[in-house]
Amino acid sequence: MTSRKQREIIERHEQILAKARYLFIANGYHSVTMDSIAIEMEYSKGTIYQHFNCKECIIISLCSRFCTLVFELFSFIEKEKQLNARLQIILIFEAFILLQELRHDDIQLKNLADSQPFSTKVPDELLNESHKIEQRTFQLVVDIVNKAIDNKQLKLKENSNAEYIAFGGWGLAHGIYTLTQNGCASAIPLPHPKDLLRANAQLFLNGVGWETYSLTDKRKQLIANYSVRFREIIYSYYPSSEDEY
Amino acid sequence: MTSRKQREIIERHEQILAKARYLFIANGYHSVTMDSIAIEMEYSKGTIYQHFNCKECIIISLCSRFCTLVFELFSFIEKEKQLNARLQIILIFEAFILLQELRHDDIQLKNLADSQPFSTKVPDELLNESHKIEQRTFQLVVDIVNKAIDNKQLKLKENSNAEYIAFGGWGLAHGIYTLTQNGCASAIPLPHPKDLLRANAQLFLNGVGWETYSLTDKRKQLIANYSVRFREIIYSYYPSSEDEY
DNA sequence: GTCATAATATGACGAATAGTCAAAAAATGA
DNA sequence: TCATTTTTTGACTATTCGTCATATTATGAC
Repeated sequence: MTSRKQREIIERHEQILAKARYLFIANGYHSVTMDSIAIEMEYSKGTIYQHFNCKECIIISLCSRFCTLVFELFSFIEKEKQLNARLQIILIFEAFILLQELRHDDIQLKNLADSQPFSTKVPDELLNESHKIEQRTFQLVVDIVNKAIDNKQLKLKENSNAEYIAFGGWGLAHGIYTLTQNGCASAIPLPHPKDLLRANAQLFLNGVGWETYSLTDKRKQLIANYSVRFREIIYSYYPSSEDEY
Repeated sequence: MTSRKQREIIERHEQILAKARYLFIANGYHSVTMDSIAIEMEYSKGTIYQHFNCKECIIISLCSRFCTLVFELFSFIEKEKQLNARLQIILIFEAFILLQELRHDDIQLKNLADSQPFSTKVPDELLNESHKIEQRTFQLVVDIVNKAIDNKQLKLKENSNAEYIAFGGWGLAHGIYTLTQNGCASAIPLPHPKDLLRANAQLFLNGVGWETYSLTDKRKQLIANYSVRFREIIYSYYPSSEDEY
């Protein structure tokens, strides 16, 4: 099925992604040229182009990877069926906060990839790849919300449903993160983004009609334990070559 | 004070911005070259560079302008002191929704400008210009929230204050908008972004402890009247040259 | 009106870099 | 061993940003 040749090609594909990611993060998107990636790979530019049709395609592929990491984290949480649904949502926010802390640069790449000049240049099938993963990730959250609705733990308000709530939470997390990255927010004296997000997430969940879930010391400890696990998943995710920085 | 010469220069500065905006919106950022802007202006490239040090600088200047429009809209709302504070916040969300509808392309430019490759290339003083405007805009919202707190209309929950709430609302609006623009969201069956935002905004405001404000028909009419005014402000904002498209 | 000087505009040019492709090198297996 | 296929290479083209010496225009003193 997979010959030595094929395996070599796949492996090189991974290597290009890993080295390119390293370069993008270390030097910024515009400073990285296809030549510099080729030099770093010790292959010629033509060979790089056999793997990726364009520079943007590399970024998009990196984003697919990142989206998969997010999916795996959220999926891990969703599978812990014994947990209170609200706690699961809190854990999702915590995983998101951890990603901001540990994979800040990958989120930046993702945001860059979502900007207009990118989507126009990359083949649709490559774009769809990460969209599909994100869709599945979204569905996971919707499933948790639905579980809470079934449990009567979440009493829907007017003009609301599981998708609305899942999307609102996603938007809240995404928006707060993005804004705190922008220069304008840095000029406003604000607490740490993670405190902003934690506080607003709780208020939001209360607002949508979700039964409150007081954070006792025991529960805080539980969250901390899960965070350790999340951290492991995140660290295990990218190939070791990226430890260079 | 301002000689004919100076006025001519300022006027041309505006013209460049207007024509560049038109080109960026019509053709997308990457398809617009400095040469094409020069041709559109019927001036040479060198003259364009006397006004703007780089291509990115033009975008950033356009964003400053857009931020000023947002400030003026919000400022208009904040000055309507006789209004219920929660209604003011609702109007701010409505103004934001209207901007999404009418000035979608400018928001896209703003998001592009906030991406990493831009901020690194543009002189700090130019960046600070729009940041200062955004800061003032944020402050307007904080002021409205504080008014509600003073009125006892908003009872703060634990781990919350006016800045947290203002930032949460901003993040919610920004995040929901951005996500619905991304391809992934387009693959998820979702209601119109404005319905998503309206619903989540109300839930969020309830969540932060803000006294509910039921939308009677009379109040809905009031909001609609204000929206007409917002529309006028938005339309009046950009020079007539942009009517070309 | 003329002319020296200052201000402004021009577009050819250099530099950087994405992406191509014909030719070279390597691998394959008859 | 060598003809054929596959893979790699890097010189080359095309594009475009940004510069700057030169050309053009405006000014205002005489």
